[in-house]
Amino acid sequence: MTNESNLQVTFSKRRSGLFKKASELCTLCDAKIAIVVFSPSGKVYSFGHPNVNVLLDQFSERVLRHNNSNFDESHTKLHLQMLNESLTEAMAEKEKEQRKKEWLVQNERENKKVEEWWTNSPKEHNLTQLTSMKRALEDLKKEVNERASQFHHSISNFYVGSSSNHVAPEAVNGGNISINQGFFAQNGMPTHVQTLPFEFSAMNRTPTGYNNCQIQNQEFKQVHPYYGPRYY
Amino acid sequence: MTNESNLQVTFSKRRSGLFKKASELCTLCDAKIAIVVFSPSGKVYSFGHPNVNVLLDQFSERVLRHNNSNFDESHTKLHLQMLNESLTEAMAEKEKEQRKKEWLVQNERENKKVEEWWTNSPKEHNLTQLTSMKRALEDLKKEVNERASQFHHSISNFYVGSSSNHVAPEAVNGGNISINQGFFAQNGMPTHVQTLPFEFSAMNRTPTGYNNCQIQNQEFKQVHPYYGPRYY
DNA sequence: AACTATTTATAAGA
DNA sequence: TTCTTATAAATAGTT
Repeated sequence: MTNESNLQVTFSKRRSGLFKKASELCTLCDAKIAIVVFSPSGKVYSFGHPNVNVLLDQFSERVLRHNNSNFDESHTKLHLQMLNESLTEAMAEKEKEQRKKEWLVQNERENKKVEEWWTNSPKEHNLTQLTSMKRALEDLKKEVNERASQFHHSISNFYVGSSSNHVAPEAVNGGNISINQGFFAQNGMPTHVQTLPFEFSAMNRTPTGYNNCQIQNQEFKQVHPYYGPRYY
Repeated sequence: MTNESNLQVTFSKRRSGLFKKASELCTLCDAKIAIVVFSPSGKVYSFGHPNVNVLLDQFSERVLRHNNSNFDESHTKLHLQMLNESLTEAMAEKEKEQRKKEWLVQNERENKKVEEWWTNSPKEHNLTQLTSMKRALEDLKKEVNERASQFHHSISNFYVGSSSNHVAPEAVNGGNISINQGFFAQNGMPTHVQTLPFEFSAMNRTPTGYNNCQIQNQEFKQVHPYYGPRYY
């Protein structure tokens, strides 16, 4: 990956690709899929067929049931799944620690005293050392940043649109607060959504599962002919 | 698609493909992704990096906030509660980091060579240099602290919990799997620390985001060589 | 499960 | 951005 803006492009492309794959899986195998993607900058993109929130609700319910009932037949499966998620997380953690260790070991191999690195000028460090050091510090910084953005997002404006699908308007819910009632609450689509009707005619409807939101976080365009399947 | 069982195979293959794409997106672009897939037969498969449930919670939280914007009192309380929990967690995390560094410094003080701290072999060390290192680490720690109090301050208008709760040490997990039982366990790097590096090699690690559960609904296998990239 | 002919995705370039 | 293209990767069908 060359530079920073290329990464943005790649992110966009691959996100599209991911959603497309999901869409294909939906139509081809009659699966139901919900995807939530958080970009590094904190924007949220979602895909859902037939509907993000409904699916997440179902998923949550299963987890809830797991927590509240020992009789549920899916108990064991879900428990294992959750254990494995924990395990995955723990392994990631451990690997991070291992990298710290490797850094320390590396330092020794280079016959450099660890305790000298901050007193020396950068010139005096060899590249390996600097790289390792940078990585270690970036890990820490990243961790802090993640926390920061968590808080920030929690307290800042809700700017993210997401969810809904093209197939049919969602049923109109009452005004009740349901945990997974989506952004596009059906009376929603307020001012900023006004442009939507012009973007989506019957002709260029969004494929299965795509969110239609053009605003901020969820642009979607009908796949251009050149971007579609090519036959040689 | 030929017959019924082929569809099953295709579903499996494509689900793997989807998860792989997601994994790539995670590592390549530093995104956070949660995927939930319901098979036609009702089985549930999930992908999450760093963690399905956390991401879905964050998503739901945003939806909640948006839907209730300014009016619902109980929502606010709920949200505050969640904020509070996040804060507690973050503080614990930060605390852990500090302890890691303190432990490192302590080790240095005891004249152990850094690169062999896990074997507890005493070696020579230069005290002056250690002092410098300690200072450097303390600076880092200070930075972390500053940022932390920044966060704290930024949400202090809403924060209702006692500030003491964040200091609480991690609960000691009795079970087998402890999410944050890292390499740098706080209670003093006991026996198992030595074995960890050998248990988790980077070579046979599960790729980013995959659940490791081999059971029923969440099988994952390291991509087989034959299924990997092919070069003609 | 393994293989491979094709189709598809995509990184980089225009 | 949009479009193009060479190359890498995914996958449907076959063994």
